[in-house]
Amino acid sequence: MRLFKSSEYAIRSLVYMAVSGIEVCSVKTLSDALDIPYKFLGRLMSRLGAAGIVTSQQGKLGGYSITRPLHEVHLADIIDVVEGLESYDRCILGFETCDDKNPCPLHDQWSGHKDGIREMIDNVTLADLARSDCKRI
Amino acid sequence: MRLFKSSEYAIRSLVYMAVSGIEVCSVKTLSDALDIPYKFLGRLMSRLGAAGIVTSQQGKLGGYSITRPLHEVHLADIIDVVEGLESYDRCILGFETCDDKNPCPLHDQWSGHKDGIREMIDNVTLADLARSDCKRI
DNA sequence: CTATAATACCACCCGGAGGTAGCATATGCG
DNA sequence: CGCATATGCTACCTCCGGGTGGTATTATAG
Repeated sequence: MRLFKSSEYAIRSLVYMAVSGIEVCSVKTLSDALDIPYKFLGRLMSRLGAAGIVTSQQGKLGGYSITRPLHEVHLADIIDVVEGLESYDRCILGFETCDDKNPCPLHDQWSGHKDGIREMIDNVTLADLARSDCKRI
Repeated sequence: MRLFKSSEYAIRSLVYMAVSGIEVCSVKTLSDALDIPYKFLGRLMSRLGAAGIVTSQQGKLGGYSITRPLHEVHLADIIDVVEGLESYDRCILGFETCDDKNPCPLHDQWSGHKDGIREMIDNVTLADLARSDCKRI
């Protein structure tokens, strides 16, 4: 019932970039502002870059920028890159095949929650998170 | 968004004991029926015994029995013993303090799902799972 | 007594998540 | 140019969940 720490880091970093208004944001800036290990975040941002979520710019004054408009970056996009989406479609008891026709004992109780969460990460975008009035990231 | 494999094993084992009607069930029987590693399951059942979920009986014809009536054994009881309940109350972005008054950017979207899941594991009992018409465990 | 079962150790292996260190490479700017 | 700052990459480390193997003890039914 939890995100990988890497997914937390990725989401928080992107929200920070969205909210702060910094166009080109260095890993150092993110690391200091959000208290995330510098080297670890460097690798993570690099992966987000390879996936096209962010664009990198090397050299002095370099850093990362969010590639697409904020309302086009869904939580599921980020989570997919960082940890994959397998666990969000998985049977809670681990059965390979588990659906309405051939359910596990917990299927009826669980599928509603699973679908709700899946819908959440599919629909919520960085724009939504940036709009939220909360100031902690 | 997933149980530890140990929790899956524990729930499936207890559901099997409840459904099969076997009063005293050996680890060997469970291991064979549910395809769970024998040694691993032995350690797990021992922990469930120490926590009072099941009662053990040594010697030939020995094994484990579910201590309390089925409708008094909640999923949360089992999960608590096996993996702990920390992750079920945790902020999804990892903040120590995150509530309605001091939310993280995802709090509003997440808390509903979190509460729903917590309510599920608090309310669903072995009796509910045993009653489900599904035959796969 | 013997076979079976739980109980209690132990040592070990594997893979993945999280994290650290060093070095190479790119680039803006004095 | 030359330096500082930045990304990019490889290797390595620790911790933990999951899993295997062994050995010995205790309890009990037949």
